[in-house]
Amino acid sequence: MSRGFAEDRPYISTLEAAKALGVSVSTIKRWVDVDILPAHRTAGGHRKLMRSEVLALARQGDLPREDLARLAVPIRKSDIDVKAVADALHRALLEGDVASSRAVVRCSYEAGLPIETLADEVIAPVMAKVGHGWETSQIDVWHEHRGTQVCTAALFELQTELERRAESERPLAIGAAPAGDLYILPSLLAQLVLLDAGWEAINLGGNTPLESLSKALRALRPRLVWLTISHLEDVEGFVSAYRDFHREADRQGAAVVVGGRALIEAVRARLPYSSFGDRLTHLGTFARTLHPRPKRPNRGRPRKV
Amino acid sequence: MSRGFAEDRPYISTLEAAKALGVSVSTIKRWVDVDILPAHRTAGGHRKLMRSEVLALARQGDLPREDLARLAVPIRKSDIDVKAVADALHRALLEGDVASSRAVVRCSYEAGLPIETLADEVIAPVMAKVGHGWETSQIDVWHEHRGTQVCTAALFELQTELERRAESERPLAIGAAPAGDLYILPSLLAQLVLLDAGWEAINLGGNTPLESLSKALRALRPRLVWLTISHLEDVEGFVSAYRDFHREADRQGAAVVVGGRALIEAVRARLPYSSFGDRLTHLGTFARTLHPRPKRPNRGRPRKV
DNA sequence: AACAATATGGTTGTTATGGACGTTTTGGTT
DNA sequence: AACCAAAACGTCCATAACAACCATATTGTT
Repeated sequence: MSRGFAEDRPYISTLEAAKALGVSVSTIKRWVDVDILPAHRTAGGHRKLMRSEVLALARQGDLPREDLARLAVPIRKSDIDVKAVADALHRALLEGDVASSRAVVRCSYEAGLPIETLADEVIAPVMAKVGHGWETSQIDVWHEHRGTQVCTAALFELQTELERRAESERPLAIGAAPAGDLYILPSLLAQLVLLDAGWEAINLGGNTPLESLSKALRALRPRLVWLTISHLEDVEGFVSAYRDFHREADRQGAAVVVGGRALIEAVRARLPYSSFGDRLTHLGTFARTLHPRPKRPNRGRPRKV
Repeated sequence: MSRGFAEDRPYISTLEAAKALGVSVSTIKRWVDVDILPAHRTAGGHRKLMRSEVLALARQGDLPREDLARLAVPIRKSDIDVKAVADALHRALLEGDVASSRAVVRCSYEAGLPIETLADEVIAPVMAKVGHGWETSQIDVWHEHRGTQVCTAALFELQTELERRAESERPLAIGAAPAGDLYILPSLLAQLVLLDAGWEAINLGGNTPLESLSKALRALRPRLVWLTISHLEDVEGFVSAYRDFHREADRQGAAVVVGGRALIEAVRARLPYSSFGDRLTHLGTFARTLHPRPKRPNRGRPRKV
């Protein structure tokens, strides 16, 4: 049974958007007219706003954000307690509760939690805890595997939602985890962050040789490449392959962003890159710098040019 | 673009158009009546809109497009051409066309293609072709990685759909791919088949040690365990670990189904199991034997979803 | 602190939209 | 060929979205 999920009605009216963002209908209409909010028109002239676009605006701007819960399934209150979300997800993942895990991820996103925060403050620590519990054998490997599966499913659901908003003119980013690195969540999260920042993001997944990534670079000519490194088997091999890869990226004019918990200082010092971030928040801000979204609502008199 | 798959049905109904354009059926009817949308009429007066016309208008004008993917591929059970589906998917995967790939998978399922068939006749051969193209270097590894990602996303979308229909009293099945096997699609497909057959199915994913699977067995007490084996590094180690695992499953009264392309005759001869299948159709029929679903009286026109 | 510039939010009359209704067509099954 | 339920039809109408306008709130500059 689907309870009023976004899938049922991707489009909302100006009134709904107004209520969700805590501004008047007139304002919403004006924002649409000056391209702050993208919208389609019906043949009769009614504006149709995409729900996810409104949420995206709310997430990045400092808007009143009156009642985002109206747009989505409310958690409890409109204030999101990151710690509580993490706890809820941890519990759901350990119990293998697919429905709850999905709901936690989806609801916190829809309630306005930025994907970067979701990744850095919720998913990363929770998965670390699950992994740690396995190492200290309080729980078993299969718990961790089940948790990863459930988490992956939840994130792919988000991916679907984010890709629905595809605009026409998006810059391209591609990324992966290098050969020998089998963790799939970090690169998937990076993809989600970039999609949310208005990019077209192609994730090649784990265990991708850097030589292959270079070829993809030549074929697709992206403006940004990300590399999430959670596990390094052969540091020397990686560093040498990376140098070739970075030269290629440089030649193509693509920015390179690297990150991941296996990228310790000793290794990082030997690599050239455009930006490093041990947290996806960095990737998000970097991506938004490179490709700022069109406009943001102003208040009062605009600055002089 | 999915040619040879959508072109057989050039006409759509008002409801389909309404869903695709994100407006109500009443509105579509009115638009046709005032010549905003061109349409033909059946003898009985039903409007038939040409798919391409609606698409063209939606793109050229500013009409909302709720889900153009829906327009891409509505088909009927009777005329699903498995070959055409496979071709469409192959093309979409090679091009990295996320939307089309998703649409092909979702629509063939919705049109009534059994998941087993989708797995055996569409996804397996297509992914084999993509993999083969890589080995013969007509395409590169990154093509194959991108294809796998896109395919995974499409399948997780199906998973969501299947779990939404979950009944309450379902027997439990768990499964995985063994240690060293990093292919994730086969086990995911097996999970989907079991979900479709009315089971609660937990997929532990690739690279799961059999010892861990045994522990999961003891903790969850499923009625069925599946094991998809696409790659075997250490045959001897696997066989010996498997024997322990099978003994445990036997003790718990769980049926064991094994399959996968790495399970060649020489290896299989040394393993005890409840059922073997190199195709997921076998898993499906076996699961339905173990847990027959109440047969629905099929009267009148079936729902088209 | 006063001013200018502009964003906001409420009005107006007008009209597109979408749900409800009972009826008819349709297409698959027996 | 008869049957049947899903789906489309036409009609009606309350709701809500539109454009245009104006008073007020908010903000940067003088």
